[in-house]
Formats: sequence, C-alpha cells, structure tokens
Amino acid sequence: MSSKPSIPKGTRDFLPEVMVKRNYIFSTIRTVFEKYGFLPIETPSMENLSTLTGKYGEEGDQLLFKILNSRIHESNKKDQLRSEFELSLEKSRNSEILTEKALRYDLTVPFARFVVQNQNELSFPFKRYQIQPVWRADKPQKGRYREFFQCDVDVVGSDSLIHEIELVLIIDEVLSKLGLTDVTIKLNNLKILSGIAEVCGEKEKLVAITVAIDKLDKIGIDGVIKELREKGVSENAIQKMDPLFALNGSNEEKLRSLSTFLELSETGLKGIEELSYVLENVNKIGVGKANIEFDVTLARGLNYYTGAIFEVKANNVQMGSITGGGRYDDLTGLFGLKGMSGVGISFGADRIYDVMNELNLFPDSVLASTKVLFINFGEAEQFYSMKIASDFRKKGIACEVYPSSVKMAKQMKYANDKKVPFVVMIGSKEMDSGLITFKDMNSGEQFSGKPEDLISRIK
RNA sequence: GUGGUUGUAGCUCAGUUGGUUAGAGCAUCAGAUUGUGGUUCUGAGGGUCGUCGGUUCGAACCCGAUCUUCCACCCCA
Repeated sequence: MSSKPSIPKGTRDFLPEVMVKRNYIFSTIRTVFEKYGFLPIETPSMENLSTLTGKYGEEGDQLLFKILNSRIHESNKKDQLRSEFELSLEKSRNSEILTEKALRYDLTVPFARFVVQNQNELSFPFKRYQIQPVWRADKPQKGRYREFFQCDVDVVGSDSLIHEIELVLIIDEVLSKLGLTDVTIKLNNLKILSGIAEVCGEKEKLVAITVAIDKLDKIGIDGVIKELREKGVSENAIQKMDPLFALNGSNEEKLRSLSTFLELSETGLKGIEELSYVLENVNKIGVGKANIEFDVTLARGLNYYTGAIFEVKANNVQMGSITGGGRYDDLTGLFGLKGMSGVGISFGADRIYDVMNELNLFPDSVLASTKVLFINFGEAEQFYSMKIASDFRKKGIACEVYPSSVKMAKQMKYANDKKVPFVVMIGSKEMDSGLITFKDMNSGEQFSGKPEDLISRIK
C-alpha cells in the first residue's frame, strides 16, 4: 500500500526559498576564504572506515554512519559473516567483512588523509577550503542534524601563529558580513590545559579534566568537582585546581594569573605565550564587533588538537557553537606523514542559517533574484518584451517575462510575492511610442522612458 | 544509546466528562477592480485529527505499538 514517502530522521529537503538563503551563506563564506588565499577541494562522501575510526574518540566512533558492504547475501563466507554480526551485537566493533566504508564525520580528518595521499602534488604551506556535507549518527535536536554542511578552512605545513590570527579575522569578517555581530569568539590553547593537568599532577587524566571543566558554565563548580572525583582525579589535584574557577577580569588579567598558576609547567607557559601573542596581534589589527574572549574552560573533545582552540557562540540565541576549530600538530602523522602541523576552523552552515533565520538577518535582496518582471499583455507584446528582456540580460540584469497574458493584478501579485523590485509594462501604447512604462515596486512610482533609463536606475 | 516530550488545514493553534457534519486567525484561490501589487470587502477550496492496532453502541479525546518533533544526559557544527 502506498504511504507518504519520507526521508531519514535528521535529514531535510531544501525548498527554493531556503536554498537561496543557504547559498547566500555559502557564497559569503567562500568569498572571504578566497580573499585570504585558500583554494577549494572536495573529497568523497564516504571514506574507508579505517581512515575515520579512532580519530574522534570513543564517542565519535559511535556516531559514524557505517555502510554495510554490498551483496553480502552472495558471499561464500556466510558463517564468518554470521559470527561477526553476532559479535557486533554484543559490542561496538569494526569488521571489514561486514563494513569497510563510512560517511565522513567531519572535513578535517579526510583532509589530513588527502594531504598525505596527494603530498607530492601539493605545495606547502597548503591552504584549502572545503564546503561539503558531513554525517553524524546523533540523535537529532534543534540545531543538531544527521546531515549538515561544514565550511572548513585549514592550512597545513606551517606552524606560524599568523594563521591563528588570520582565522580570527576570517571568523570576524564572515560573521559580520552575514550580519551576525553579537557573537563571542572564544579562544583557548590545549597546551594551557595540558599544563593545568601537569601542575595538578594528573597528566594522564587530561581528557577527563578538560571535559569536566568544560562544563563549568552548565553544572557549576560543585558539579565539576563531583565529575572530577568520579573520573578518579585525586583530591589533592582538585584542590590545586581551585584558583581556575575563580579566574576573572580581562583576557590579559586572566592570562597573567594563569601564568603564575602554570609557572612550573613549561608546556603551560608555552600555551600562555602563544595565546597572548594571538590576542595581542588580533587586537592590533582590529576586528569588528565580535567579542574575543579567552576561556580556560573551553575544551573541545576532539583528541587531535595540540595548540589553539576556537569556538564561536552567537549571543542571545539558544544554539550550540556555530564555528569551531583548532591546531593539530600531528594529524597527518596518523596517516604516515610526520612534521606537518595544521590549523583550521569549521563554520556550521546549518546552525548559522538557523540563527540568522531566528534573528531575521537575511536581507530582502537575497530573495529578489529577478530584478525586472515584464507584464504580458498578449502574444505580440510578449515577444516585444522578450527582445528587451534579452537586452537587459546582456547587461547582466536578471529578468523574466510573465508566461501568459492573465489579468494584470495577478501578474503584479506575482512580482510582489517574488519581491521583484521593478515591473515593466509594454502594451500597444508603448509599442507604438518605443518607450516603456516601468514601476518601482517599493515606492509605487511609475515612469515612462527608454529601456536605458530603467537600466541606469537599477545600476 | 538512556529518560522525557510533541503531533489536529500550507502555517500558528482551539476543540468541554468520549456523543450529530472537527473550528479560528494567517496563507491560498475566485470575485468586487477587463492596464496596476503590497491596504479593504465578499465568497470558495482545503482534514482518513502522524500511522497501525485495541477498548467502546460511538474515539481527535482512553489504551498499546510505531514514526516524527523538541528537551535532558553524552557529545558536538
């Protein structure tokens, strides 16, 4: 029996009205990326499972969309398939006989794979951008989809902090171009977090510690301490961490008190130095309205970051981070290419869309693709209009001729609904005089003149 | 994955202890206005009440399952 067709949970169809707005976001981002010298690449939707597993931590592995191997019903190893499947029911495991491919989880790890694989074609430092969908087998919520677009910029083969500085400038420029001015760019450095763990004498508990203090905002000091205890962090270490929770003041003040805290950790001090350098120089160059904040509690779970960590939050909107990233010193090392430091960020296009939609930040002009609509008064008038429309298009003006000579109110309404700014009327009067009548739909004013008069008005 | 929540017209939502033909606003379409939209007036169309099953003389309403939405945890764009 036929039931309504549907699409998988967490995926969406995009109607034209939505697509125009999405494309506005993509093209804004792309334009900025290119202005900073980044070049586009694409990689396949699916990667070998072995490329992805183990790169995102245990949680990440669970969120991979694995692809079942094709034609297993034709296999002559059915016993092996059965026993592997039985084992998979008991615990998470990857068995190549069952699944050897997965949809990509992000764009960074496939990029590292790409760099290693194509290293002889690339010249370093290599700056690339990549705008493609990624997939996560997460439980969907608001702002959390199973298929969504990431817009990544990364540079590999350079450990210069100039890139960290430029990434902050890129974030600022993209978001202010989109009208997202009330945002906070949070910065931290993994070396600072390592230093903290070191000073507390719990170096090997780094992940547990960072994950716990990341939740400070949410669960408070007591909650963090409780979680630290549960994770087996010693009382002594927890006590030592106390000053961290009291950090406040300007970025400089926070860094100063932290450098005292970290004075015995070479790594920690290096982190402070890097972060100070980035903050100082970003300030010198200057950004728009974005707040830039050093946040010690900012810890991203990804276990490949080694230096700078970035995260961007839109203020006054209930939405997770809209951009995130960091520096990874040895991601290509996992694929056999040592000594290639990389750093990059990723804009979450779908979340940016949701935030912009909620705050009504899409300009009307985004929706107005057609600049001129020619009213259709009949066949002779229609072809006369089409000739002029053709001239307009040669001048780069998007226009259309209404397809049939239905009553004018309907044609006007079409222009109005589509937010077309100018309507041209050519009836027998205009055909005789060689002039055209055109109306400015915003002001309601109507003029008579040559086609060039309208063109100059539009430009 | 665990726990909870939601679903009624294209959209936002009413719908009484279970009781004739399920309503409103907005949107759509038609007319008032045969060369003038966005304002106004009149009218019309549009629903298997998420889906499947159960209880009942009778279900939008009660029960079960399933899907979906949103929320918390986990994690994250």
